[in-house]
Amino acid sequence: MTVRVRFAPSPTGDPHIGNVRTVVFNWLFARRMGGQFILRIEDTDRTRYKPGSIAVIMEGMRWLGLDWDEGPGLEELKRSGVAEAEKYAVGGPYGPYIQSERLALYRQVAEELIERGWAYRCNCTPERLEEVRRMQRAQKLPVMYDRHCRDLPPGAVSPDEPHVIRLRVPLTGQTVVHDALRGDVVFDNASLDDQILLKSDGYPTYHLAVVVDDHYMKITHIIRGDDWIPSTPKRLLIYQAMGWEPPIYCHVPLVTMPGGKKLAKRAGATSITEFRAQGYLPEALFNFLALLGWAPGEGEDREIFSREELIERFDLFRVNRAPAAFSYDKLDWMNGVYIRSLPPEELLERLLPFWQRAGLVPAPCLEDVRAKLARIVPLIQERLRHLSDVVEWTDFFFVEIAPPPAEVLVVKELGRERTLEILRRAREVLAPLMDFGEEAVEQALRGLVEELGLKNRQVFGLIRWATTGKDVSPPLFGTLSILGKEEVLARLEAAESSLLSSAT
RNA sequence: GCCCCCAUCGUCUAGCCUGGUCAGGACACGGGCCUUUCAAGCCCGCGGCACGGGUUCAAAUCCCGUUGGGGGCACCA
Repeated sequence: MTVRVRFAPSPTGDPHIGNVRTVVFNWLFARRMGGQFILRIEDTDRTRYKPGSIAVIMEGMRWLGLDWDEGPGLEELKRSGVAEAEKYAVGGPYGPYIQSERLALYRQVAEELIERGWAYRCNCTPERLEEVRRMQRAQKLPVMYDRHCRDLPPGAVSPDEPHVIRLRVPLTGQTVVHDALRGDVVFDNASLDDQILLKSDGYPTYHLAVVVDDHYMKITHIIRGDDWIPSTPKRLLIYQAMGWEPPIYCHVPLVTMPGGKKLAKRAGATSITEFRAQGYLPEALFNFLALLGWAPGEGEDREIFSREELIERFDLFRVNRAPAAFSYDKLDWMNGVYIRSLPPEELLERLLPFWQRAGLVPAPCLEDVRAKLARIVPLIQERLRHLSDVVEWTDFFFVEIAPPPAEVLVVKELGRERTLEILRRAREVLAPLMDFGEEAVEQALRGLVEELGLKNRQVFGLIRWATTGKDVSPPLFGTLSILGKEEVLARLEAAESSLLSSAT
């Protein structure tokens, strides 16, 4: 039997990172088992539909390296108004893969359920339902449909009037969810609601559409967040009613915010798009997500794994049953590890969009600028935790800096006069250099330190402030060499003037 | 309110199924080395089996309860 799993997002926005972690598990399981990973769009809620989000979801998955074997084809994507549909169209033998393209199928199954006695029409108004719920809450009773229309004589609700179709849940007995991770979870049917299957607008609800699609798309394993456990028995009843074989369920734990609270739009990135914009590498995020709630197990204390190594090792049934808190600290560390492991020329390519977006480097990047960037990259590579950090590490290479104020320039234990002397001597020592390479600059400045009988920190710290406008910078000699003699001398002189003018 | 899930350092986890190795690793944190700043790297340290009962010669590991955390109860997914 070929494993077939799916990711079925609703196009209501950018999927948050907890969902993405579940997608990673699905994808890894499919790849490990040599099966298929299917993308299906669940757009049955017309009120929450956000145009454009289908493309956002697909772009995010592509970026993370989560390729799908079957998914929406060109025509259906175009009908849904997806820009650049050609880029994302995949298609497959069980389409269409967008639910709004499959409405006839759901209606047909809903009608069949009525014929089989497993569903009924209901014309209760939303107002009446709200009133029922209000009463139930007031009496501290379970909140569910009071089954007003369940036992009406056949034909009491005409197929032609506005109505919904509800599942006729057995009043007695139990429904057991066999979960691959948690074992059997038993539900009393009496506690199950007569779920709406088909809405009055003719669209199916999630509960019906998902069962119908999973069945016809021959999905074998449902891997999803454990917030779905309580709704699973209702689906099982539909499978039972239709005489279909249910898939294997595997409910994986949710991902929470660092505080243990539900993932919400708070501090830090929560969606793929945001992680990408903040300078995380897809391979680092993928590695991190795979290890959030799962670990290779005994005898393995590595944490950095390539995509292939993760596929080789992934074991769905070892996934932790407890929820996992997302740790930006650990992700940042891992991102740094990946950044450091990149060949410098590769890192340059990935950094380019960040430099360009900050306006430090022109978009059509000329060769001489590229050469400069190639010299800068090795200096900052091991200092970056996010690609976006490159902006504050290197902006002074590309833009004029304001001469630092006297408060930061003056070397405290030496005083203003000595500080001025150091700046002047530094220029005198650097000016005659024909070769302004890193070694030459280093030799000259170390000589200066010795000549003045000062500490490295005192001289180099001052020059750093004067030439970069910061107290933290890339290594000084390489930095000065890249800035170039002319610029360095100019900035040293500007610092001197700043000091002189501020004194009086 | 009703239903469901979960429980090892602050966080992610190994160990649990097949009871018996000082409960192992990583991130973070503290200290040190290196050092022109910041990083990176190396070394050291801090820190955990939620609690209470059983079962057993022996319990993180098996059973029950308590507490705590999370989730679900829509013409949303």
